[in-house]
Amino acid sequence: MLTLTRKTEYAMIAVCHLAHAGHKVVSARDIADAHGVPLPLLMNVLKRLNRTGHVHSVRGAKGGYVLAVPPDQFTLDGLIEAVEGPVHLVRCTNPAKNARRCTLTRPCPLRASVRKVHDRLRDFLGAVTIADLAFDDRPDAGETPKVIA
Amino acid sequence: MLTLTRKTEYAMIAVCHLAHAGHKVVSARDIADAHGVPLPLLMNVLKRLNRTGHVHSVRGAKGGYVLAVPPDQFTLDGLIEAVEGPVHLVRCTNPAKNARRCTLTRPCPLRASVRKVHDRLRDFLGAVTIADLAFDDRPDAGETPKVIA
DNA sequence: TAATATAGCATCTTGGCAGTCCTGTTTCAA
DNA sequence: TTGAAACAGGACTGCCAAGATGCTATATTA
Repeated sequence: MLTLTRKTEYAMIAVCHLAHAGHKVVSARDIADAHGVPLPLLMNVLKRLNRTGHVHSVRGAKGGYVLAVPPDQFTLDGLIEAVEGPVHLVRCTNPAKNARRCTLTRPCPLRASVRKVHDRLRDFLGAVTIADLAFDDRPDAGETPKVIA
Repeated sequence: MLTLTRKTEYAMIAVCHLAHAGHKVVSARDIADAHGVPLPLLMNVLKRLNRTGHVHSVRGAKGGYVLAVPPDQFTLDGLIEAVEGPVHLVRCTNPAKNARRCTLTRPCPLRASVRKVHDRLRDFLGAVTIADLAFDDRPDAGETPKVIA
């Protein structure tokens, strides 16, 4: 548990594929074929990423997608937020009005410390970039994201 | 959405309560009353934590629970694993036989780098202890867990 | 104009979380 | 000895979000 959804998995694959493609337009079908991802689901994800401005879309025949954000400025946190919505370690860090307010003890003895853990988690996810994921063969890629208190 | 389940929330509350209680036996009802947590759910969680050896149970009237692991050696990762099962950022890090094997590209271009992120996440969760959560008023509590590449 | 490819919904299914309940066992205290 | 308190270990159900599919519209190319 504490697992990313499949949509995010598909998004990671797609975005990394686009990162490798550079400025070339790549269709959803090409990405799906290249990685064995179900095309309709991949398209759902790419449509979302287009709406959030993380990729540009080119419609029509010979159309497809291009990364709209440089891979080294495209964070994992941003990707998750685009596809799943904002990360919230626990409900009480979610300010959305539909999120049931924490009815537990007031003042909640955990609130402050959990909040810190939550912030640290987001810092962590914000330090991981698509470039880290896509170009793992770089010297020490994946070792770069540091989270220091 | 990369969110802890309520069971884990309840477990955090219970375990922190027990941490404050020291070696005193505290009943599930007392904890539930103290924090407004639904008793049956809290009991489910405590039963689990007892089976995993994180708390000791005392049966019978005047019975209850005592922390079985020192708070500063009781990690958030351990708590989550006890209540929800092991943390797996993506499915392909889950070796369980019932976990569908990743049928995506072989060799998966993301596997290595995602694995690193996953390991880093677990290191992070393993560095947060119940003591950090329960005794937030300690000097710089919550600031302690450092995750450095 | 036909084929290709994205846009935007709408819909359906399913698995797991959340919650409830029941029965049994242990211990204390009257 | 008996009743109450409290934990043990399940089974069971409802519900919601994730997961997946489908349809129609629009844009572009050849």
